[in-house]
Amino acid sequence: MLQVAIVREQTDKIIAGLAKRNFKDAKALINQVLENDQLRRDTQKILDELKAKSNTDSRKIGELMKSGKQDEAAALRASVAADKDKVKSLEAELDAYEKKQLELLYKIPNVPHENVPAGVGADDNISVYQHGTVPQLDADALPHWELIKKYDIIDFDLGIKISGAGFPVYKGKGARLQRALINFFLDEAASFGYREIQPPIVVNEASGYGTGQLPDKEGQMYFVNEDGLYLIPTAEVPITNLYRDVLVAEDELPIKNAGYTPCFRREAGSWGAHVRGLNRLHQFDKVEIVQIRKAEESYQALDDMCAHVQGLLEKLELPYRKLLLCGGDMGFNSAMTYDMEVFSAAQQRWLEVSSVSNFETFQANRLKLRYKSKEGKSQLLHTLNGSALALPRIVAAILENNQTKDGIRIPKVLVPYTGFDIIN
RNA sequence: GGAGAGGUGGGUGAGUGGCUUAAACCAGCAGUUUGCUAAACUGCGGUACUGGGCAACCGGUACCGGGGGUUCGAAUCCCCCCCUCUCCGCCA
Repeated sequence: MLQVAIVREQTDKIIAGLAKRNFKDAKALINQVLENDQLRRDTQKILDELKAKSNTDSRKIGELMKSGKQDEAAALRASVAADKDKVKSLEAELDAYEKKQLELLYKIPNVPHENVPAGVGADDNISVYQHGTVPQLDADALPHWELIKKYDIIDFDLGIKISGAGFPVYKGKGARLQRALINFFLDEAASFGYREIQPPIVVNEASGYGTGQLPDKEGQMYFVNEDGLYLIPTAEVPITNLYRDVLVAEDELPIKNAGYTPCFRREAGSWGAHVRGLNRLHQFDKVEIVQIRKAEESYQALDDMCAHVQGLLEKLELPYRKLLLCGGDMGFNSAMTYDMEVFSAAQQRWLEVSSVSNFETFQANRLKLRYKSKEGKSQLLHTLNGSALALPRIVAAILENNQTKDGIRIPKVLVPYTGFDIIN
């Protein structure tokens, strides 16, 4: 959520920035915010003055009664009682303006960083780096949804039986490979200085608002109606919300947390050839890295997080490319996002396996996540997160890219974790 | 799920309608003293919104778990909710 004071002070810059997202309502919405803000402040001024008067009058009543001037006290009491009606209606007015302000601000996405290119969709993203060579597979190479059947390691039909489409059952070496990847990713995160967190995988409404899944994206999350809890779509939600309403001391920074969780997504979108197999699921596993940083360090942190993720992909011997997302393809909350895509050789497609974002103060403003500087001023922090990594498409690429006549070769770095070097 | 007790500032904790502008202590910051450290002494206090001012700064309002209510006036009284603790029940 943008800060209203910044909307007020940097109106043109914000409108220009939002234009890069192809966000068409920007100017109208911003103008509504400004108009409402002016009304809100005018109302508050009048209300505060009236309350100040009531407060002094009330104190005076106490003094008059103490000194026995009952008549004067009674007269003043009547006058304050009259003011009270005005206070009530002004309070209702102010409340309405405040609600309206939130409602408007919730509709406005984050302002892209100046280096983010304008654009409307995936075609406008910029490939900033590419690594590795695309393997040349035999003509009879199989896509991963065939390989998993051939080697009996992941079972979609069993998942359908016990849960539904999009809930795969991992079996034998397939399950072991999942556990190996999770442990590998967590160990790597630890070596990059992240503290490991095991958070709850259901969260309350306040947490959903804190990281921006609510109010607009509730359709994306599974909801436990009985208890008012949401299944997390990503560990970002609980791990970032650890710091909701927190004023951190400067010497606690930077904060680096990482955690493995299953992730749940309802994904109302279409199902077809491009989402076959492991490409899109309702439940999947992911290790998430989250950093909380001072403003002046957050873009260095973003680069560090990308380097971490790229290192993982290189160790897994997967060809990948790094995209700087254009304004129109970035998430609502993000000021700058890099996507990492691995090449899945049998599908002949790039698959997004990680998204690394700097949200600047957009989440922190909702979270009320600040730090107190040595000068004693409290300032909003920057939040960042990235997948490091999401498993299913990594598994898809490993299966497809590493298939041989003898079976599927496990990347060397994973062998200590799997305990086997081939799936056959 | 049932019964009882609680929720006050960074921490401990006092506070049964106006004397609270939330005591006191601890921690913190600044200063004095000091060869250094420690101690002692003095002073300062949080957050959000907001008014005036280029600014330093000077004001206002709100905030004692959350929301409502009573009252001229609420940390204090009433109602609803959330959470914590103790005991019971259930249970990996």
